[in-house]
Amino acid sequence: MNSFVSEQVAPEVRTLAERVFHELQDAIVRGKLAPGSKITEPGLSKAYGISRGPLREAMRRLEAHRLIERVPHVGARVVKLSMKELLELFDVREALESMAARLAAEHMTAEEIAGLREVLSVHERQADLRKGEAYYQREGDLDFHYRIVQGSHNRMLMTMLCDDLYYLVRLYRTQFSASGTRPHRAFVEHHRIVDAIEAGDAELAELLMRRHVSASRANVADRYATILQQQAEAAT
Amino acid sequence: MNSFVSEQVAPEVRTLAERVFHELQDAIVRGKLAPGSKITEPGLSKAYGISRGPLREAMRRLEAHRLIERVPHVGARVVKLSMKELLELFDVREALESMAARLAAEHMTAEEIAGLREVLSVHERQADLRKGEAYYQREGDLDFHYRIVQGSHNRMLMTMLCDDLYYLVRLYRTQFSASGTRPHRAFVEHHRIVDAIEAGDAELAELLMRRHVSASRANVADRYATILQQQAEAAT
DNA sequence: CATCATTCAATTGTCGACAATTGCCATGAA
DNA sequence: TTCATGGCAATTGTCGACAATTGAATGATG
Repeated sequence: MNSFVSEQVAPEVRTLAERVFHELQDAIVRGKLAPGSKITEPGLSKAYGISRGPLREAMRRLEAHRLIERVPHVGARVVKLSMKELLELFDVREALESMAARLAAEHMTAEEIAGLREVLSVHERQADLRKGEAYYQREGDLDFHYRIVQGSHNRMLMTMLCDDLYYLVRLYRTQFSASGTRPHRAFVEHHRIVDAIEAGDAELAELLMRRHVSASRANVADRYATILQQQAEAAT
Repeated sequence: MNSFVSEQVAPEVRTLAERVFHELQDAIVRGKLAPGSKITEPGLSKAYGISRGPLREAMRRLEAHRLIERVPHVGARVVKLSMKELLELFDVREALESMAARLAAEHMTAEEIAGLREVLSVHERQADLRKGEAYYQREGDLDFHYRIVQGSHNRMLMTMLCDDLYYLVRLYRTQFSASGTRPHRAFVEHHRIVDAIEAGDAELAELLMRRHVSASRANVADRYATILQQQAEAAT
């Protein structure tokens, strides 16, 4: 009933190009299409039972969303995020989401705040059940961020974050099989952010969101560094 | 030789769809295609002498860049920025460009900083000649911002700002025939930002850029309020 | 054996035609 | 006059076929 995933499925599916765009988007984000694998137009048009016309338009949209990379006269590949690009993504998120939190503190309605609190309590119950392990590592976290962005009441921010960047975030989580492991910390941070928004403290909300994303970024960078080190040790 | 406009023209013009995309992008940004005017596929395909296939792909890209708005089975229109959307755009720019300034202070090379200073001195001479009137109201300003974004060395930021948002900024300037009139202030602000970048003071560069964009936003909002008031007076 | 030119199959780019949907306009009824 | 209804022209969506380009396999040559 909530979960922005189900909400997102709904939009315009009136045309073949739209439909196959959403299907491909989902397939890529879920890892059904391997990162870096080549995409051929005849192949996909057969697989989805449509002609190449609509398919090419869908691919153009995927390209605009940075989910595939195309080279003229050569072909298209599913995007493969490098760690460098992933950290770039975090920098962009830090900038945009902190702004979103600030605007949310200024513009969010009482109902929206109540919904946000509801999301948190659902997560809290899940966290209790699973001993704080499952939280933060999937849609639930994005759901929280998603609602704050919606609360900014800034359409441009909303499309940038929810329609573009969040799909990249999900793609990263499948590609790096990211079992993000800083559950409790993130949970507390989420609560503080909501408190600041509810208090209408724009500056604080912005600062906290900024720290939150930044800490998430540092966490990823650290885990990556650890992995690199382990690989180096294993090689010797 | 500099001016990011001329640099931008160069890219891939290997395919018809690419070419007509850039031509349409330019036509829209320069106001050759009236804001809000309807775009018909048969019309454009005849005007540019190509078939509807490549044209539709170009339009898909324009849609992704928010330069046109499409409705399935109905048609496409050149985007018409409302004041609300313009202010949204400024909020997004404030978030992204302040981040860019911060990263630029950390990553910009000596050559890049020298180039940035060169841009400023060129502007300074122009400002001297024209008594500080012509500065800030066109490409020169964007050129400055453009270089800082490049200096962030963050590809995602670069594409978001330079490939997407800056075209919207230019579109706004033609649509509102914006003869931005805060030349000297902006000029001083630019200098301070460069100083902070050169000093490697990331936090200061970020703060100054943030204020700079915010002031620009306030300036636009004020002028708009004035216009509204004048219209109200004229109506009575 | 390595290197380079040539050929060729496969994929992408482009086109024109057909089908489906929309918005408009005329017609008619309340 | 106003509103509903039906048909019509125009535009968009979709398709299959043809042309152009690419990358690789093949074979020739030093």
